This record gives sequence, C-alpha cells and structure tokens, in this order.
Amino acid sequence: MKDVAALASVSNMTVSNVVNGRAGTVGEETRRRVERAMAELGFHPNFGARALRAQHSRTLGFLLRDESEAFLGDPFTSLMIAGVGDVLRDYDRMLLIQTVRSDGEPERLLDPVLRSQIDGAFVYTSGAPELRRWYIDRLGEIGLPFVVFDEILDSSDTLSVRGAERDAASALTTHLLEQGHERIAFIAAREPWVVLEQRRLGHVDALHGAGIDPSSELYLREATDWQPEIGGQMTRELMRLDRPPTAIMGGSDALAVGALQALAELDIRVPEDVAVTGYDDANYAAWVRPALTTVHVPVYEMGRVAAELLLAEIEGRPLDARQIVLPLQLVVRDST
Amino acid sequence: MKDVAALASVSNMTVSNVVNGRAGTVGEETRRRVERAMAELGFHPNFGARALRAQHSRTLGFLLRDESEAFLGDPFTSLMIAGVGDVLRDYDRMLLIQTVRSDGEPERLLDPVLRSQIDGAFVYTSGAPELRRWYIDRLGEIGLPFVVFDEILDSSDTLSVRGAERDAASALTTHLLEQGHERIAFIAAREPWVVLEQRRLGHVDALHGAGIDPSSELYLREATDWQPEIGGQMTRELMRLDRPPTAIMGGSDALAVGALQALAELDIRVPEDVAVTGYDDANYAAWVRPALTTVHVPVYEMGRVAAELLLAEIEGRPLDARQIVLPLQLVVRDST
DNA sequence: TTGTAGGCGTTATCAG
DNA sequence: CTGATAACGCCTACAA
Repeated sequence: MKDVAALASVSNMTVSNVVNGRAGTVGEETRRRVERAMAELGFHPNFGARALRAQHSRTLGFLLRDESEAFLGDPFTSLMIAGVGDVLRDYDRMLLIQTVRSDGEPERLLDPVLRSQIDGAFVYTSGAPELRRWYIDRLGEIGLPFVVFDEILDSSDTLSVRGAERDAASALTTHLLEQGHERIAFIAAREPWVVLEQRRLGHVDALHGAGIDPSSELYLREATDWQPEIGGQMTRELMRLDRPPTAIMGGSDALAVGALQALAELDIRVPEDVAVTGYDDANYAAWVRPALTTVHVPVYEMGRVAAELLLAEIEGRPLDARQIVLPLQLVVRDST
Repeated sequence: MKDVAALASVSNMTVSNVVNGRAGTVGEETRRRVERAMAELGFHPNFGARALRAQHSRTLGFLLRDESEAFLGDPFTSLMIAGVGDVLRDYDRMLLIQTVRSDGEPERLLDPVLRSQIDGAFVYTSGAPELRRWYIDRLGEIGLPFVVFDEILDSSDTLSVRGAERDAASALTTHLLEQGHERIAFIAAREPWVVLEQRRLGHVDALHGAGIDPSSELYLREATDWQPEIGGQMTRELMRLDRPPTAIMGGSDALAVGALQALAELDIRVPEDVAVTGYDDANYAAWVRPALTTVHVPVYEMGRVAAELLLAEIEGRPLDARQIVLPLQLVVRDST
C-alpha cells in the first residue's frame, strides 16, 4: 500500500480511502491518480491486515457437523450451502466451511469463531440435542451473529430457519387418508435427526385427526442409514405382516425408492395395491417409475433465506422475524 | 494474549511459544501455568493477526466458476468439494469457497489469492478455454500453489487432477460394439465442457477402432442443458430417423434417464430393442428402471486426491506426479 | 529458558 | 480534502 501511496504521491490514508470507496473524503482528481497507481502496481489490500485492524473479515462461516463421512456430499447439505453461497456472492462476502467429524472434538467447530476469523456463522449440526444446544449456547455467549438450521427454538432470539416439516408430513398423510388408506406405514433410519422426528409427529397428527391409532408394527426404524436397500428390507418386512399396510411413507426419497423396488420384486403394483410416498423431493423422485409422490423441501431456498437473515442482522438492518419457518409443498405424482 | 501473559506472569513471547507448541523452548512448569491461564481466559489466537504476521492462513480456497445459478448445488461439484473438505479437515485446514457467476467479473475469482487470504487454491472453472487458460497463467504468475481439475495440460508443472474420460468413453462404446451394436448415437448438451469433448473423442476412438465411421445424424447436441427432458427430446428425434440407432449413449446420466423415459413412452424395450448408457454414475443411475449402464466418475476421490496433492506441495513434501489421471470404471447394469 | 523491541499492512482518529 | 500517528495481536530476531 505504501508503494501505491508513494507512486501517487499521497499518503497511506488516502489510498485506504480510495480502496474502501469512502465517499466524499477524497478529491476526484486524487482518486484517479490513486486508482491508476493501484492498477499499475496490481495492488490488492492484504486480507490479514484488514481483518486484524478492522475486526471483521467479510467472511461468514458454515459450521457443519454430520454423522457421515462425505457429509458435504449429501445433496441436502450442499444445496443449502449453495443457497448460502449464492447470496453471499451477491453481497460480496466469502464463505468459509468448517466441519468436524462426529468422532472428533466438537469444540473445533467453533474455532473460526473463537479466532475471529468470521463475522457470522451458519450452524448445521446433527447429533444429540445436548450438543446442538451446547453449540447454540456457546455461540450466544460469544456474541457473534449466527443462524441455526432446523432447530426448533421457542422464546429465544436466536436466528433460525427451518421447514414446516410437521405440517407437511401431516398433509402428506392426509393425502393418503383421503385416498382411503387406513393402514399407513412409516419407515425411517434410526439416526437421530430432529427433522425426522417432526415428520413422524406430523404423520401421527394426521392419523389422530382421522381417529386412527398409529400402530407400532407399522412404524419401522431399524435401519442404520438412508440407502434404498434398507427401505427395501423394511418394506419386505411390512408386507409379511398379517395385515400389511396399503400405503408406505418413506422418511426420505431414497427409502421410498427402495420400497418401490421391493414392491416391484414382490409383484405388488404401485399405487394400485400399495401406495408409496417419499420425502425431500430429490431430483430422482421424478425420475423413478412410478414417479414418487413426495414433499418438496426447499433446501436451497432455506440457505438463501438464512443468508439474507444473517446479513441483515450483521449489517444492522431491521428483521421482520428472527425465526423463519418455510412452508413445504406436497408434490403428488404417480406413486399414490 | 497479553492478558494471558499477565495472568501467568510471563511475557507475550512465552505465551506464543506455548500456543504454537514450540518444543524445548519453554519450561514444563511454565507451560502448565500458561495453559491454565489460557483456559481460564478462554484464549484463542486471533486469526487476522496471525495471518498478517505469519503470511499464511491455514486456509485453502476452492475457486469455482460455473454457468448455472445454483452451481454449488450440482452434485458433481459438491462431491468434489466434499472430498477436498474431508482431507483438509484431517490436515486441520479450512476451506474458503469463492465463486463467480458466468455473467460477473471473472477476475473476482482470484480475490482471495490476491489478498493473501489463502495458502493455495483448487480451481474448477467452466467456460471458454481462453478464460480457463487465463486463470492458470495468472495463478502461475502470482506463484501461489494451486491444482486445477479436469484440465488437460501437457508439458507443464501445474498441478492437476482429472479422470481418464476418453479411455472410459472408449471402453463404454466398445462394450456396446461387443453387444453387436453398430449404429450408436451420442447425445449431449451444447454447453462447452472439456470433459464432454473427451467423452466424445473416446466414443469416436472406439468406433474408428471397429472400422465404423461416426455418423453425424447420430451425434445430437442441440440442447441447452442436462435435464432429462432434453435427453427425451433428442431420443425421440433419433428414433424418427430412417435408420434409428440401436444404442444411445448419454453424455450424462440425466440425459440417459430422459432417453429411458422417452423410449418407454414409445414402447421401445430397453435393452432388447435399444440399449442406453449414461455417464457419471450418479446415485439414481442404479435406481431407475432399467438400471443404467454407465461410467463411474470418482468425483469425491478426485477432490481427495487434489487436496493431498496440493497439501504435499504446500508442505514441501515430494510429489510422485504433478498431473494425476484417475481411471474411471465401467459399470454395466441392465440398460445394455 | 525467558524477555524486549520492532514491524507485518491496514484503518481510526484527529489535526491541518 | 489530506496526512501524521498510533494501534490492532501476533511472531521473528536478538538479547539477557
């Protein structure tokens, strides 16, 4: 910077003012001289120095803790990050990704925060409620702005974004009930996941609403992961029941795909004999046959909304709401 | 830091030595005192200050320029980032994502580099060859270590990672030839994409090897994107030909899924009447019916390899090779 | 083994 | 509108 200053025969401060486009503090002619000098020398402000002095980095952090290995590879997660990333790009901010394995030290997730490397954080964590709670509390103590995803917070001023999972699951179940189904199974993985609990609750809500008692033999959650094979296994198990279900709700699209496959192998027609629904509306939900009835979860949009929210908070703009719940859309296709 | 120093009754320097675990420069007893003080005060070294002074940030950048909007949402890209991210996590480094829209200023992609915000870069760019070239040259000038993906570089010491696309496409075509197919169509999107050119070349290689001249009416590339619908359109077009193909190779799985759908609607059996192949081996390739024969592209692995490569370079470890070409695996399923 | 002095590149403050 | 000065928090070099 001092080279630029020298070349343009001005002081450091003037260069700084030009770089930061501080209006009305620098003469038109001087600005031009400085700009020319910057171009000539290929000057770019040093990030570390700026962060040190200005106490902010124009960088936001995505803090991610997931169970699986290729966590970031999860389409859900990456679409969320894409939403965040797209908005940040428009606001000219950068995104830092920090992740911890579920078998690593959880505190490490907060490193960028503790080191003042970021100006705000997006928090997307799996795992035990206590841990999730701990992260939120800790971040609150630290006082850095942050948004959490999928967390159900009452009477708190923590920023959060989530989908109306319970309502949507209820709507999906109601859709099935309206088709005349009464024995509706619900299959899922065993992994703890708040969102899934909500889906289950919504499902039960709707059953109760129709005066049906959820049967425990129709609620399978034996699996360890969300692969279709597991969905197939659970489906076979269900169809061996004395009174098999007439509809199977998958806790995710992948599980539903497995159900579809298993039913095809058993020569059971979908939707004539048994209806199947997914959840998430992954791209392939429309591509399998029969195309899956499912619930569209606007993950990308959630990322965008969260980013807008956090940026508004950071830039001191007024917020309409601190907790945002996005509606989910029922998508009826051919499997029901 | 000075607070810690005060509390432990030592100098700043001693605290710094403890933080950085510099061996043998600090007494056992002193270290303990300092550590206690750090814990008590919740001390964490300031990132900006360290980056400024040390001239490195332990952060690597993923520089991404893509045509589409939700660029990061592309499963390909995000799996690659996941691979990179997983390795960096093991090496205790962070990942900064920088992106530019195709309609934005391309130079902005290099901002983190120019500002010394990162210690190295992963470069994944779409677009005209000149621009891609420009990025590589510019990064070379700057002198920061970087790896590029999917770039075919000869006689250069630029680090790069790519798949053996041409070989795999050739193998896939050969597989079809061995099944007795002679009229093999190739459909793709028009978007410029180096990888696709390679796939096409491999396809042609195999045809030539079998003494077949690639027919231009069997090479469709009219589409604007990679959605299945487009693959369906092209398939219908192909089947209207006087001598329709007996096999259709999709430039990607999504296109192949579209072909599958179109053929089903035309009551053409796959693979009996027409064989179909995809490319990429996306998760759904195994889930559609008939399950797609395709080529597995180890994107996640590519990310990992690139990260290992770049880290070795940065940390000054010796490199076996600077240009890495990963083999791709032919995956034969039910559509051929 | 520990301490002191100085500077990394920027920006805030305040004087001119 | 512009410039001098100090400080941000840490680390390198050298001294004790």
